[in-house]
Amino acid sequence: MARRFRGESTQKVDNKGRVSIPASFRRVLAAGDPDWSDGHPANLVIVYGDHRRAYLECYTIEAIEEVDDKIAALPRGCAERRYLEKMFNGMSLETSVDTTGRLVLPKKLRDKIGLSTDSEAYFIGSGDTFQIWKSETFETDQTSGEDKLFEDLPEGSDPLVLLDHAQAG
Amino acid sequence: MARRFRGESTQKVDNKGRVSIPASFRRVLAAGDPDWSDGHPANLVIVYGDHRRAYLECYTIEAIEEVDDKIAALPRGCAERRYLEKMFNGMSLETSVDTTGRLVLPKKLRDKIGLSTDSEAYFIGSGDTFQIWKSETFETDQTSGEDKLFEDLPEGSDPLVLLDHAQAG
DNA sequence: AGGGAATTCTTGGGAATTCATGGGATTTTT
DNA sequence: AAAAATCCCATGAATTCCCAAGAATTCCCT
Repeated sequence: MARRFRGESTQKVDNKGRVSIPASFRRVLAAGDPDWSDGHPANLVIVYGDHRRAYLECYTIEAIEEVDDKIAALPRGCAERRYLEKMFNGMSLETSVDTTGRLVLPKKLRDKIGLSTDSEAYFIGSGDTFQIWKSETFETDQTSGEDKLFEDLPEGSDPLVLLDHAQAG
Repeated sequence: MARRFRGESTQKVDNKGRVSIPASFRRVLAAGDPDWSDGHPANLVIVYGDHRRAYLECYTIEAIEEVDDKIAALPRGCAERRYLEKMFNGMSLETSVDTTGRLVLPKKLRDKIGLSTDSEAYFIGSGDTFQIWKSETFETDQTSGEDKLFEDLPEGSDPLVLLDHAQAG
């Protein structure tokens, strides 16, 4: 049924670093994990990247494998490949949903995006990945991120016009 | 489950040259060792290379065999083969994980990458191999290595854009 | 359409296990 | 013998597992 992450929500982070994954996201994770079988936890990969990234990006196994395959297709040792390997292999973490539907965020990751214990995590779906932000950070970034690119569109424009501007790859 | 090395961490090197291998890496090593059986230590190969390499590269048995086979397929005696044999056969070391999950780095290897006793070793996963750096060296390289190439990307760019810029080969 | 019952979600806490690290004693190397 | 490497045991810290309960949602029957 659910094949794409859709929607947003906020969840509490407890003092062990656990966060409930929105239920609808859990189904997408399960559907995107080739090894998943009913009743068992789904696997996923969290890419946290370098200091320039203020959120965690969560990939289904299928999605990350697509990225891995593309990286593996680059010439071994070239600069792009090394950089991408560092980003997507090194600065990432494979983990799984626990039996109650939560994700455990290690302290290192929480610190990286400024998620303190007992704060709020903001989840937003984005196709075959979803992002986890610290609530406040997301609100601030709203005014400075990619949205800025489109503020200049005529008042009332539909974002769909962009579909034909950008080139498919 | 885990078939690729993913993530990074720092571990202490004690005064005997022992370093804990991150637990998740141990499982990948075990999975990639055809001779491995439960409860026993996994084997691996550490490639340290010549002076131009500031880190140790660790291969699963399966991964190094793939490299070995490719080398063996080259014409006997050609320059490439001789060089690769020197790098991957000569300047390498087969060893195994000890019973407490540690790797014992011989003094020669520690010296080579500047890992003094009681310093910190930095581990980073990279697909079917992982690297061991001296912490400080890695940090320094961060600002001068391949990362520098990408600092000029527009603010907020996703490294993924590189996937389509670079040419597959 | 209404209302109660049943399920699913989110959140919490303690127990059990695994992990990282240290040290002593014995063996091997040079 | 000195230095280095190996083996064995020990322990605090961190992580995972297991059980629990209130809140929210969905289901179902009238």
